[in-house]
Amino acid sequence: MRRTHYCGELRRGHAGARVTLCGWVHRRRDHGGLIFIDLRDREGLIQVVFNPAVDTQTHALAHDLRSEYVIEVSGTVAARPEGTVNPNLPTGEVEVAASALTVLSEAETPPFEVEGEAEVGEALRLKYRYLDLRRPSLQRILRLRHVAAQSIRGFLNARGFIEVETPMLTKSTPEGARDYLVPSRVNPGVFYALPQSPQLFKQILMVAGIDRYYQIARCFRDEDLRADRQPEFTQIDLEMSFVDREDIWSLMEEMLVAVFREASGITVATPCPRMSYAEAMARFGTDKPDTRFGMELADVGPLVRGAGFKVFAQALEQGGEVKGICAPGMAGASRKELDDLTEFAKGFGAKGLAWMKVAAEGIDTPITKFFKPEEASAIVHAMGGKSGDLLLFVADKSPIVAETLGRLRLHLAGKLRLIPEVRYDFLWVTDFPLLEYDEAEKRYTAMHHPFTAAMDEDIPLLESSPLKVRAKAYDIVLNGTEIGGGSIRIHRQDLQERMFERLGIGPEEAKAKFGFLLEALQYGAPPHGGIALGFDRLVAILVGVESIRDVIAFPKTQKAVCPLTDAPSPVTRDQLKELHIKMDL
RNA sequence: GGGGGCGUAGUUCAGCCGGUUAGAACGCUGGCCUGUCAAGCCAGAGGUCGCGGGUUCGAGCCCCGUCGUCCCCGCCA
Repeated sequence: MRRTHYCGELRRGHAGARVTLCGWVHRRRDHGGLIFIDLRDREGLIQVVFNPAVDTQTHALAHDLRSEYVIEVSGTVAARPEGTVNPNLPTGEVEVAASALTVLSEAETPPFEVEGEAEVGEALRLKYRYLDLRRPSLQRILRLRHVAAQSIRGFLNARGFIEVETPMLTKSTPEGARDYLVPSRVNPGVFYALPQSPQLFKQILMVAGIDRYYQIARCFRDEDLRADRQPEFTQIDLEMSFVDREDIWSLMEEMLVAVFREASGITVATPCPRMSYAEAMARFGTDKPDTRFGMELADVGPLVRGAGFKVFAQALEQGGEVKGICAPGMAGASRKELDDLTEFAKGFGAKGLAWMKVAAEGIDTPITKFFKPEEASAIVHAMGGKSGDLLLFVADKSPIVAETLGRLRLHLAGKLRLIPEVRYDFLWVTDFPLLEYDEAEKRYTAMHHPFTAAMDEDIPLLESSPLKVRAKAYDIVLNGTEIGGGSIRIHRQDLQERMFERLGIGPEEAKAKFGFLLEALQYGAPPHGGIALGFDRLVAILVGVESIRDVIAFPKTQKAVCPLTDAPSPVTRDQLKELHIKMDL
């Protein structure tokens, strides 16, 4: 080993020690006589002084040092002279008086400053990711990610979980996201798929009697990207046998407590609150409520039913809802602001937005003539409106009301700065519907996935009123972000077949696509359930960044391209020929 | 597939109503400088204004197209 210490670890106590350091030239301050270098390695910065009085030749060599040169420096650690201590640096009380210098690697001037704090375009950062990753902020994130992963492993290991790797080359499945396909050279014309998740394998591991499985698993989905969605991402995936939902919930709560404490020193209060899907939709208009602030949706249907306002009355007559939210202190909103909010609302399918401004002297609203004064004040009262508040209403079919007001709630809370920054609100959302109806395809689809068990008491409704069937499915939500979801699975073959039938997957197709699972369920499957947590999202929240790209070492752009490697890229004719693949572009 | 933002020096940006030679800061190069740490001072280099077309006497600026990038909708069991 060339080095004796890391740059960042030197302290006053090292004074007098002869050390050899290796690292990158972070910054050079050349005074002609004296030359100062900030030398950087992964542990931090240390000031190195090149003084001709110490070694003339070494001082002369240091003249040619440039940013990001990789060097080896030997010298003596010395307490800094009076008045030259740098309190901004952990190593600021000492410096290294260099007596020998070797340039291990010269470096081109980097395309952006590794040292600089200035925001650099992401495309450039990703192309030169190795430079970007040198920056202390990203080094910190990668290490925190590592600590979080190790914390999770330690926690699950201690509770008897076995980490099992499942195949990356697996079978394409019809449900869910688009698969990444991999051709098979030895089997012309057929394809593997990269896993969207290890779902089926972990269930089969339960049939295999593993009892408790986990994996920090890479997953692949060929869908369009977002700030929180990459084509390959990492899940904390686990499954347990002989458990109920509560077992999973309490286990996950303990695990989150451990991870947040060990990775970031954050205390998570448990047990986490639980809320049914129905309640979440009613109160927050979304299945992943951000509970860090109020502004909940208020149902004013009963109060406006009798009033003369046609828009409201019609929505109710057609089985819809009239709900509103109260935007505190926004009574001063201008015509333009209200128009903008209306446009925002229309973006989610609402036909419009009704509003009331609450003032000390009364209520200001364009729909005033439709309400008697006492009706209007009953509405204000029901919504907790105070003088200076703005009430916003949407009347429509229930899903549109929920979506519009839910989005409006988040939009306004952001604008009004109502969301506390340093707060971690966990929430279990439970009792999801088992099925949704796909209008386009005219069939039912699984809301979670086709292997999710129904609530026992709802099973009889599977054929008669499928949309009323609740699932033993749950999501864990943190600050309005879904960070994980899971369910108790179907462990009986007859029920699994019934589910496929309900989903319009015929016996033939079920056998072709999932025959191995159905067969496994015939050989003694334990009741089981599990969960998968989005590890990237979790880390992003832990370090406080918006995009999961910032917590992935080598992420892809929105077009799913890797600017560093230029993947995906063309392949040779010979490669394609060997795979029996012809292009049709 | 759709909506929106951005694209000017190595980087981050400014660039007025379309008008002469496109600027700033940082970085870079050279020089001076023995206590700096965002070192300082002096000098200098550096531009296909993403690309293509159009309008115009004249385009970084206006129009059309296109590419890249970011945000969002759709999509993501």
